[in-house]
Amino acid sequence: MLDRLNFRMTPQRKVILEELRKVNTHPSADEIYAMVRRRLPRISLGTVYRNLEILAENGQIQKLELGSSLKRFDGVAENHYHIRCIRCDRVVDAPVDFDPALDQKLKNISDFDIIGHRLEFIGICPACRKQAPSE
Amino acid sequence: MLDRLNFRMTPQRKVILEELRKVNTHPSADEIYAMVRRRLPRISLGTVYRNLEILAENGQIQKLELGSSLKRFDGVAENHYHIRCIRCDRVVDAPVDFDPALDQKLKNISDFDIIGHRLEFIGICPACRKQAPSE
DNA sequence: CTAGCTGCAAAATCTTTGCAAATGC
DNA sequence: GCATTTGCAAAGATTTTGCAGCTAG
Repeated sequence: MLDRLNFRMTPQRKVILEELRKVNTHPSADEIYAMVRRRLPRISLGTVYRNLEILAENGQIQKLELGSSLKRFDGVAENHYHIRCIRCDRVVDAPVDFDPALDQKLKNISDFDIIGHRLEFIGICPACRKQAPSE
Repeated sequence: MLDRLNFRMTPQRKVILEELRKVNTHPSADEIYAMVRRRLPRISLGTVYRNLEILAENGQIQKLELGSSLKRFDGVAENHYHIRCIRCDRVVDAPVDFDPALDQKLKNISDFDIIGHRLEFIGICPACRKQAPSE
């Protein structure tokens, strides 16, 4: 994932980045829109979406829900992990054991009651690797 | 999260569950709709959504994209983990170190090229716990 | 019986996109 | 100067919901 070549720092993009770095609440696009609008009343939601996409692509911010926007379902109810192909978005089960001990790590240092965790590996599947090995 | 009291096993629900357990492709709601429709041509998309929701609530299947349906953004680009409150959907950073060694576990046993991973803890935040300590 | 479920269709929610004008670099 | 970006508005995609009739238990 290479950086954009001509990455222009517009006021809109700058404010979005600044506002996002001010908080630790992991806001949604719409919440970011509201925050930014206090400083740039004429900005549009579309611009916010476009910039979040670009900033994430550039590694300056993170998108928390990865993959496509649609939910996926798994017929196996037991706890297990997944691997998602970053190219085709296919999801397969990860061949590693579920580790319940992970939750313990947080039990005493977080003020949340920890119920469980979800782990997703990100990678490139054999089919996609074959299509474009490098790049 | 308690189980439904009167959980009725309708043909639709049964077929959805069967079809989902047949595959290991982690289909989206729409793909499940297509699969189920081969056996129940008159089923509606709405029924599929409703049943997936209920089955997941009952622990018979898993929803992979947890939390709300909207994407969330993080101003911190470095790798780190999150905790999500299952009640209010708030997301905070998890006070544990990122563990790059996790990826290694898969390096030789998976046919994917592993690029990274994403870990999200699920819990109940202090504010929500206060509101409804038990239940 | 009757609470729970269904199909249908409309609505709601979230995100992307086409376009002409504006603007960083 | 010109490729990129913007605001606006419309379209797309996904999910939820109201309702009247149906049905499993």
